[in-house]
Amino acid sequence: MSDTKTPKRGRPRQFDEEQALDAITTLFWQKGYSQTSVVDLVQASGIKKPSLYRVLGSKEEIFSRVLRRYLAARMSMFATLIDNSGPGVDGIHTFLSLMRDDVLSGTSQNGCLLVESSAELHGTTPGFTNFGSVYRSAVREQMQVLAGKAGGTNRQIESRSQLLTTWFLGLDLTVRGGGDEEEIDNSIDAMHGVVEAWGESPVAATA
Amino acid sequence: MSDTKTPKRGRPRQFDEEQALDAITTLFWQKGYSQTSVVDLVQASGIKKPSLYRVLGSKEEIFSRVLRRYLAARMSMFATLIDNSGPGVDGIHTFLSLMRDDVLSGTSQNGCLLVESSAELHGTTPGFTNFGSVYRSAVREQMQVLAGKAGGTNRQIESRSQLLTTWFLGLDLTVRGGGDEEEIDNSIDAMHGVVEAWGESPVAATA
DNA sequence: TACATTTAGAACCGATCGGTACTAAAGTGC
DNA sequence: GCACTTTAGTACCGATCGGTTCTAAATGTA
Repeated sequence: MSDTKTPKRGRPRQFDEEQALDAITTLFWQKGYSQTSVVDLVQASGIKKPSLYRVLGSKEEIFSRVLRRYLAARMSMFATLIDNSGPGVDGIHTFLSLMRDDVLSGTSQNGCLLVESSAELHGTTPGFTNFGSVYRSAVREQMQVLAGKAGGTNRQIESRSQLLTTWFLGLDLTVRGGGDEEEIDNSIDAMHGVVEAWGESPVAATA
Repeated sequence: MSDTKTPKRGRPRQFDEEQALDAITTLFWQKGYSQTSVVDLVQASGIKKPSLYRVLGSKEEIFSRVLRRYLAARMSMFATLIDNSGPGVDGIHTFLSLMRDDVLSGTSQNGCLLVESSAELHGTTPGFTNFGSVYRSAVREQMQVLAGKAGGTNRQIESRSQLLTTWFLGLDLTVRGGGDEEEIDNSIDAMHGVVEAWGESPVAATA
């Protein structure tokens, strides 16, 4: 957990740690935690079992690390999408379009790893229990920024970001569950419809 | 798969099949498919392993049966809720309230079994791959009835029911992922806010 | 060259996995 | 009573599970 850096003496490591974690992430992403065996990890990463345990820890520790890494990467991607989508209600529509491309692209084909893990493992393995709520909080934070683009009162922004959050989780579940392009487009179009109304009557309500 | 009924001769069965399936359902619901072992099923159902296999089939067959049973029960519950919620936009609000009670009640504490299974198993075990889309279709069908209460054009109803569907899946994922009462209330309140707008301007649009 | 250090890799561990044979028990029909 | 049928339950199967031990190889330092 601490000696993951290159040492000064001894036989040099023959694998790249981050690269191995990428391969392992992909595997967990496809098969889930329970259905992925340590032997699978060995084959995917190219690291033999004892080295895997020494450098990356147990299966549970590896998965925990993978989830944290994944969360950071996903949120960064999310933030970039929001940044690139421009201001105003139009910006929200643009975001939805950008997100559609991402969801339909190869990398997100398996849906969200955290959604899968949250659904699969909540309440079973101590230590994995909180990842779901951590992920939802992170998404909600981003959605607050997004919803803020449409203006409105704080209460409106709060309510809209919550709607976006729950909706987004449902979309991710749809993707994970094998939803086809039409189904995904319908979901996103439905949200486009809701967002349109956010542009109307930008009057500041007091109550 | 065919001889599940009481025979005329032989030693009488000492367990109730439906009752056993109920216990098994609860178990899969809590722990998911992969994390539930056949030994767990034996303990929960009280049926010894050979009888379990003879009467209910393999773990995979049992789970498949459990999912079908669960789907039917859940959709029936859903329909009842919609029936009991009355007409109009008010009916949709009422439905959301009824659903809130159900989601926060003990029986739904683990979220939706089909959501969990869909997230956990899609793409891994052949035979479980389609349950996700079957569930989403079933939910959408119900949501069309629900959205219909607000009137509007066919396109509006279609879009609104799709929104309700995706949102509902997200809510279910939130519940499964350990969302607390506040988080769930926020999600439902956000949808209340959207539904309010469905009551305004009941003008039939032509395009 | 000798040595300390770190890694690679084959072999191995007990436990548990899903699934079965086999035998005893408990009924019905004759 | 006896034959037949169906179930219950013990014991067992090979395979795989996550995790470790132990030795050889490869480096820097002295």
